[in-house]
Amino acid sequence: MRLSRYFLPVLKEAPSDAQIVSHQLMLRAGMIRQEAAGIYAWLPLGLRVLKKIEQIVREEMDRAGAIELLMPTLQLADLWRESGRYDAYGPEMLRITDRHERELLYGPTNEEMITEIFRGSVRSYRDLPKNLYHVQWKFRDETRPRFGVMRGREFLMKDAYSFDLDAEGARKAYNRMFVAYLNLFGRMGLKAVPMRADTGPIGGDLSHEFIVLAETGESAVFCHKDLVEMPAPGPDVDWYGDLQPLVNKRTALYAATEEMHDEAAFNALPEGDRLSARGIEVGHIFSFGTKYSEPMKAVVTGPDGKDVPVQMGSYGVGVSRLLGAIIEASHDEAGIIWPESVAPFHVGIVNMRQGDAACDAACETAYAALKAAGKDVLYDDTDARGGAKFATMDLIGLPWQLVVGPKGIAEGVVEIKNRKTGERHTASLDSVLEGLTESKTA
RNA sequence: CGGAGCGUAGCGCAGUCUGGUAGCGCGCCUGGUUUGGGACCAGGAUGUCGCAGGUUCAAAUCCUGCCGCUCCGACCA
Repeated sequence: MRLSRYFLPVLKEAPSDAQIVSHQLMLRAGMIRQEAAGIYAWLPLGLRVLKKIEQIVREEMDRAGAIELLMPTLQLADLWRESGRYDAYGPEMLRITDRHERELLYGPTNEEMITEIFRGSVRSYRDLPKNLYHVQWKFRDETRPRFGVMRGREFLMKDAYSFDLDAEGARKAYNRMFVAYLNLFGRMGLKAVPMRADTGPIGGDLSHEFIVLAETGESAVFCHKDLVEMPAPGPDVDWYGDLQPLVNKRTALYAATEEMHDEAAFNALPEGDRLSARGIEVGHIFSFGTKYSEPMKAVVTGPDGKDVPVQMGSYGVGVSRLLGAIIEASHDEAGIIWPESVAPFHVGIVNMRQGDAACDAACETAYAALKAAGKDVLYDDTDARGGAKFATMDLIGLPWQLVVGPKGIAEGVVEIKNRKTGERHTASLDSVLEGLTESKTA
């Protein structure tokens, strides 16, 4: 993408409404624009990152055996009356009436609808297990939206729903999501710690929140410090085998959110192992048995010929919130530092002297070569000064900056800078391009 | 929803107390000089001062109502 043709409205100063660094940086980097309290338009740069995150989530869901579909944002009130949640959910649910005076709601979550879809098509235990998910916009009419996309009213969520014949199957489904979540957050460069959590209005008795530690986190959390650095299991696990040991390795160590915190158990840890911090909830998984399948009559015929309500679980990832969480975890004074896996562009080309024939030619060569190699590249072909160009590149946090200037060109070299480490090297354009096109696209 | 605060140019702000017809920095436009980490000079454009009433000769400024946004708390992916 040529910057001169792109839409990247960067700001030098942060709007005063933005309080936390991720919100400020998203506004300054031209990623989002606020339209109302807790409601944001996604500008081109922000949308690129959103889609990359969404895609990682999708790939890890698919790997763990979940199947994607797409449910609508609007739902009929009657569906929620079946589970009893239409009245129970309260004012956080945005209720709408159509021209026929039919009561609708803008979905805050989809347990009812997926249960309705499931019961309409599945009759036999032979069709189990199943895990269906979608990535869709949700609306929760928060009393107090804040911190930009971290607590918006409209937000993008991945929600998966598992269906099993019995408790043992449900536990396996839960474990698959547990491991998938470790992997998916790991791929985004996040250290997300699973913690015992309250189940809230979703219900059920088994639940973990995945928490990214950050000073600006909304919840107080307590855990064993070893959990923070524990690496993700990776993709090569036996998804339909026994994942319990992998899960146990994490759940054996103390980790709880404020609501589930057990001061005595925490204090039993050696003092050096205790970590008391603040965290951002980026995922939440639940196993809730027959809470929905029973009242909504989602039953399958078991091997014994008798109908039983299916065992269910639900698994959410706050996709739009992850942008904020990643920035909170990865930035410096100059701006965002994107992990390569979610960066909006892999490399930015900085033409120090737009209009200089040699510089322009070298940049065009680099631009074409990188695009041909399948790299997302942002070419700053504007006539802004070098300093301003560097500031923009640093702000939007691209992993690599390829600097082409007249001094270097005269000596036959260009500069390549790593945003994260700040390291700069000069080398011939060819060898720099070779390095960039070979480098891993995590 | 309880408490607090803020709405003036694209962004950051001053002006409001003490009423006199709107300003600063950045950004933007034009021309020129520049050019290796947010340049300089000269010129220029941009506002229903959140909205609606009221008081007054006169309202960004005072009064009333409404709307929007933010922060603390309670609640939540």
